[in-house]
Amino acid sequence: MLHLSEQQIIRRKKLDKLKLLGINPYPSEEYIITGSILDIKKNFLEKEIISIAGRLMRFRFLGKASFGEIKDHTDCIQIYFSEKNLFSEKMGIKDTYNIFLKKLIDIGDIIGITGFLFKTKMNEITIRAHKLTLLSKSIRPLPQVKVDKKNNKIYDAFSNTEQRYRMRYVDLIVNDHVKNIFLTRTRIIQKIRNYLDDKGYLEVDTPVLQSIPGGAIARPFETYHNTLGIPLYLRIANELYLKRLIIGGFHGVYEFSKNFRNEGMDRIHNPEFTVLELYIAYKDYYWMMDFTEKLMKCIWKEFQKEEEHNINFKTPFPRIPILDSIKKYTGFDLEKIKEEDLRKVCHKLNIEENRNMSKAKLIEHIFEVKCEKNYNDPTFIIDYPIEMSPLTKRHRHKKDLSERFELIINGQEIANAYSELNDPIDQLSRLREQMRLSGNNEKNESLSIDQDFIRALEFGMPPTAGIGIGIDRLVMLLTKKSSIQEVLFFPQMRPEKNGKK
RNA sequence: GACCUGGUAGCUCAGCUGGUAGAGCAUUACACUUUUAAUGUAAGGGUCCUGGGUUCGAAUCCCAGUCAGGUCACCA
Repeated sequence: MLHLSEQQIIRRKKLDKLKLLGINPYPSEEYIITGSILDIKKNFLEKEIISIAGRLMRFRFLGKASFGEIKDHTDCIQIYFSEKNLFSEKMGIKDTYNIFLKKLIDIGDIIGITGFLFKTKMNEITIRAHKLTLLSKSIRPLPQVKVDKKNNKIYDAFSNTEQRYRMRYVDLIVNDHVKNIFLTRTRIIQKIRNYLDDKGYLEVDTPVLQSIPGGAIARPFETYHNTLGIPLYLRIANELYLKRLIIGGFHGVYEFSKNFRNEGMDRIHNPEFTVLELYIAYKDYYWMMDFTEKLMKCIWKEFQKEEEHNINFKTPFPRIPILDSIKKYTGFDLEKIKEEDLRKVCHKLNIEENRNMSKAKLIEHIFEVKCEKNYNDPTFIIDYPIEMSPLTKRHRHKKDLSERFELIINGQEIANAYSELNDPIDQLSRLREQMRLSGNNEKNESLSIDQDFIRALEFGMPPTAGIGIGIDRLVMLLTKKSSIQEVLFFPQMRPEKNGKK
């Protein structure tokens, strides 16, 4: 049943031999280090005695001496072992080198090294090891990635996407560039958080389990609460809860919200994804555009120093009404168009349409297919048709439009924002209209319309501007990755079949 | 959901029109005291994704399934 490869069997045997020699392959004691490898390399001091711990990544034997490379969370350093100088707790000089190190330690093992620093003939900072401690035995062989340091060329990279995603831990051990993506991801989020905190906005937590999944239109994941005896849904958005907090008197709230949508998966959709939602009282969508510009510029400066992108972050970002954009790229003026004529336009543009798609939906579809890809530099697309924005205020001057913008960068939607609708009566009728469009009958109203949210609005919500920024997409943009899976530690995968590997 | 491409040793990959399964790294053994994609010699290692079919004979051809990637569709 348990099929082991030759290499796995050999490593398990080594485990037994270690135990026979009185060496615990998984010791409990704290292992004291004197610093991280990166610090040690930065502050190199000839002959300084240091102690480090990490994973053995490579090994080169040369008879009575040999070289290994150890990697910790910061960097990799070369270790020089020689027969004459190496000892371990359970073994003397010679045996430590010839038996412990040579026969029982493998690439992938986590070890501790004590020794002093020097530079080799090749001028590489190296630890001359005196003491070797096994901290954790690895019984599965690590993929051997070879790096030619002269030109930084990688050979035999661990590159199978499926294996990389399924065994992300291996991916992280072996592929430094992968680790860097996630370090960048965290730094981007920290940067945004600091930026918002500095402005005095409050980070909050709102429910992930909701009895009415509101704030967006999407198929939710369904679950069930045993004690309450009711269905619950994983949130598809947190918007309605953040607005309740604005009603409650906070002037600015935000949340890095993990949202869940039970829909298709592809290179830009994962069932769970992260959106930064931010709501600020007494502002409108014009203010939010200015704010977004500054925030994005600040992040861009921090994370794109190399200027490798061909994206120009010159402010102010252009602000283009969606209908103007469509006019520019298709030649059709849709401002006062009737639904029938709009369908004809779709045919002329070779765009699929069906009866289930509303007028607003068709307009949006045309934009996505014909226009979106043309905006490489950051651009605000503004003033969307009112029907497709049920939570947005009607435009103060343009009757059938709403005060909404999307930020497009590199042909992709990065953010979606609007002047929040705060008229409770209008809100209820818009949600009903939305419900009708999506084919639900009125009997289901109590199941699909969040009446408590309407009640909250009835108490009065200040005029508010809100924005959602797709964090995964933003990280993709800043790390130049074309799939969302590359910026998520553990992207959703189909389960592996009966114990393959 | 549709179509295209792929799944062979721990990893990266060859394997032609069907004829005993290959390489490099890794592993094991030996040699080697400043190497760095270390080197040299030798050895071991395979459910060729799964299940059917065609055939004297299938990693290879056909069908179905499965997993991944890509393109499209769906998705505020």
